[in-house]
Amino acid sequence: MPDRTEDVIDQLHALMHLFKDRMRQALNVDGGGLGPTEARALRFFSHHPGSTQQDLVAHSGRDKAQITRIVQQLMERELLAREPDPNDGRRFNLQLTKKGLALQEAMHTQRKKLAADMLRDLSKDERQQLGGLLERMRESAEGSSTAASERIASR
Amino acid sequence: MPDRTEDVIDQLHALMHLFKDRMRQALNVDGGGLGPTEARALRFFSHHPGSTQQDLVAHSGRDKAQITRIVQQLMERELLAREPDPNDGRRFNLQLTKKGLALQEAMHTQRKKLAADMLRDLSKDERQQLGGLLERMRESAEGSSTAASERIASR
DNA sequence: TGAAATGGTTGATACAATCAACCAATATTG
DNA sequence: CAATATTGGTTGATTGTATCAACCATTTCA
Repeated sequence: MPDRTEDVIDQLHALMHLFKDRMRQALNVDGGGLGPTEARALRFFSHHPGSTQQDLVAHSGRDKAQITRIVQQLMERELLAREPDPNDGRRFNLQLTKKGLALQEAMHTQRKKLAADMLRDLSKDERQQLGGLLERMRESAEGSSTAASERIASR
Repeated sequence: MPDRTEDVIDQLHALMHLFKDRMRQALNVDGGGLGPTEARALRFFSHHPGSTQQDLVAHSGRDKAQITRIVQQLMERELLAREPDPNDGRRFNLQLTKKGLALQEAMHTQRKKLAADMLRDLSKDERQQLGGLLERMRESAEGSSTAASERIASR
């Protein structure tokens, strides 16, 4: 009897690469040349409007400096805007601009389309099943986090 | 009723990040400081002994030059060795050295351990199920490859 | 008030990845 | 067979992403 344990990981790998490739491809057309990191940052601030750079640092695990630069780029493109926090002179609260919102919306749609396409051969029940299994897998996997890898996966 | 379609993708993302993080972490201890790219290259030549660099280029989709450099590094560390192809003066056939095999074996074990750990809360049946679902997902996803993304996911 | 912590910026630097140009060997074709 | 194209591989230049360290301004805490 086959083990499957490793197969599962391989499948995950393969699937993610497929998805990433297509997403990147879609971004180049649809996302005005946003890199994947920028896209994720935009996504983050769209899900957590008014957050600070520091929040993204904590959430993504990337370096402060890098986040600063990404945010700068997004602001230069006028996809993101910031205003000083009235209560704390160090913080800046970030949120998407109109333009940013529109782009984010477009990317979200693309993302959904891609996801739907990859799942098109599974029945509704099977999707539910798959989602459930993956979720349980993730939960138990996260549970056993080693001290050094305490950062949150980037959604 | 919830859609789940996007959830599934998110779960995939999260899982891959978890796995990658831990694998990287494990590599730093166990893999003598191999980067993920080098580790994958080693893995490839262990699965396809006697292949050429070009084979890896085709399989991984990365740039020729980069592959050359990775292979060079692996050879400097004496994990990989090459000999000229007797039938074609351009080719070099590559295979792991003893040292390379040992390392690869150690990494393989780690990998299996990680995978097993992530799946520990699923029953045997559920693993089978999950594997099957993922495989079908991958197959149908690969089917609809767009012209520009014709490269093979890196296993 | 002085010391430490926090949010953010900047400069130097490392590294992976890609592109373009190139060499040597082989295949193709007229 | 000679000229040409293709293939496997290498090298140099360049870009993009990430990290580290030092730093400034503001806030918090002792």
